Amino acid sequence: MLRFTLRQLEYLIACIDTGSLVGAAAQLNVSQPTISAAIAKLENQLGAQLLIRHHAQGVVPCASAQVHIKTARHLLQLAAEFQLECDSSGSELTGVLSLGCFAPLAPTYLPGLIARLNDQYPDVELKVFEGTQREVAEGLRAGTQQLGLVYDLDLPEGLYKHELLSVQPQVLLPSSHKLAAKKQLSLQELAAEPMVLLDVSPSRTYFTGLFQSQGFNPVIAHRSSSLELVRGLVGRGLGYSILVTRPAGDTTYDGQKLAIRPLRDRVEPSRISLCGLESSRPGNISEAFRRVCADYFSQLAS
Amino acid sequence: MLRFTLRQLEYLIACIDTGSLVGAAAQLNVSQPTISAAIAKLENQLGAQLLIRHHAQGVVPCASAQVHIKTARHLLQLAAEFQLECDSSGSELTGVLSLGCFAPLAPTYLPGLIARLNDQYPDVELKVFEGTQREVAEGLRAGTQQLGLVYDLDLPEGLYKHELLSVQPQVLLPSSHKLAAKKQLSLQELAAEPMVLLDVSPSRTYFTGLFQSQGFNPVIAHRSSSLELVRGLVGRGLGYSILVTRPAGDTTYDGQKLAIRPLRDRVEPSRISLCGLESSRPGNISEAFRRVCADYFSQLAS
DNA sequence: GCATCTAAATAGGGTTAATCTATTTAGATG
DNA sequence: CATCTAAATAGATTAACCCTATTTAGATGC
Repeated sequence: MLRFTLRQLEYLIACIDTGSLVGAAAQLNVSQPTISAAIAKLENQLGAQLLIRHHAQGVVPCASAQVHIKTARHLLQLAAEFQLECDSSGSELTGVLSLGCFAPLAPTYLPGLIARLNDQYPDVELKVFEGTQREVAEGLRAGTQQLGLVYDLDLPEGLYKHELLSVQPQVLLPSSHKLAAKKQLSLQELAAEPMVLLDVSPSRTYFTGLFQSQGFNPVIAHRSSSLELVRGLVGRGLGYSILVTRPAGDTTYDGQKLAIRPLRDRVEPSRISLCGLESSRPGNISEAFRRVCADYFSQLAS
Repeated sequence: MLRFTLRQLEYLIACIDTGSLVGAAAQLNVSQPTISAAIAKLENQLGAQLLIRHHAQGVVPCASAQVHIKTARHLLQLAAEFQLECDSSGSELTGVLSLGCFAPLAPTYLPGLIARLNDQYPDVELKVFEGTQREVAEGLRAGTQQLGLVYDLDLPEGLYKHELLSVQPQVLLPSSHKLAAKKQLSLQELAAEPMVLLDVSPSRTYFTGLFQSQGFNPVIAHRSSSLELVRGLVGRGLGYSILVTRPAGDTTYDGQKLAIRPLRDRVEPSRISLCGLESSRPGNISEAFRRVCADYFSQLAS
């Protein structure tokens, strides 16, 4: 149990610096008896004399207290720094932002976002954690991350969301596929074909849900949790796929050409959102990052 | 103006360490609403959210507060150290003792005192300041020193004194002096002889006062503020002197033999005292040093 | 799905502590 | 010796702190 307060130390140091209780009182905008009582109490609580009172000529620190006074100064300085740190994190845009990101979104969007952030807010350090939607949501709840960049799908309660981009799913075909000749493709045309499913939550249920909402059931020929593997399998003619993430370039890692076609059906788009805890008021850094995201994605959409 | 208290930080850290307000309350022996209110107030005062509340599963620190929490821990640790420092300086005998010493007393008495102190209280560091009686007294008032080793002569008001040793003045003669043959000497015999005066305050007035109290006036042939120079001048036959400090050995720095004789007259002895400020309650270290002094000087007297 | 459990928030009241103004004490100074 | 300066004290007011009792709300088990 601590037997002193920072306020008391402030008073003490002011007394020593000004050389009198009156001076300290003036400096700190309190009355002289306030100082007198506070110092007396501090001396009692610590069980040591701190000041020598010279009636008409102020006070001086007593020899045995010199070492305590030194530590008290350190303590007050650290306290001031703590205060400053809290203040500046409220006003200036300096500090660390921890961002959780649904892993498949990261390679496509984060490089551009980070570049923008560094440009506009060079003093903000971004710490990125990549994981599943579930992991991101848990990170938010655990306080590990302040914001999450996710699809607005299967998110738990208690999160606020800022929609950033609405993406229509697209069909991937090997360029040699018979349907590749068409400009648009319908779910009906695809339903009987072998499909390569991106098998990660929540994408899995989203893609299969597209068919089910139209009364079809896709034929899953292959599953993979890796976007690049899915593209590779499609490139090698093992089936078509439906994806929302579209990397620049239509070539797979092993050099095959892909044909990418829009869906004819009007389906529910995937929504990329920035989310955070409802119970956690976003700070200035979070707000800054939200603006950067909004700018960046609105530019992507146009 | 600091907008937080150490108590609040204690509560905060306890919440984080125990993971719940209830746990913190139990740990710190206060009620749960006390913690709740204190944290809420702290968050308001600092303008930042610190904890994420999960209704039935306690709290976690929020990401943006991680850095603040780190500093808060430092602050609390330093505060605990400060407290410990104050506590131990009250009980254990560890620390620094600043001693003012009337310079002529130093070479005779301090070596033995310091050796004893080191022996009995090895963790007490002694800082010695040598100066005039006046300087020592001012050092006490200024808080530079805690104790003073002085003659109880011409001391200002406001000091308490512990008498350590009562010393009779002694007559110094060149060994070849005509009076050196006598076992004792009276002031009357000396009054007409040339005198070498140790000319430092308060010794000066003490020595001349010895004669004046008997109705004589000494013939001052030489003056010096240095004890060794006085002894040297006497050794070379330039006069007698009266001193209270008697170094071991009756040879001057330049090799002359001195004769040292007691005074026949009953005069006021010089009293060596340990003094301190009346307004300043002596600490444990001061008390320890006083005991060491009492032991040492009582041994000298016997 | 409903009851139970856990933990945080809120309400209301009582006690302590901090601060104020006014006055007194006491050493320093001319 | 009167005056000045600064600390200490007295007494009253206010704010802060902490308590018990209760409510809210999410999590968990049957």
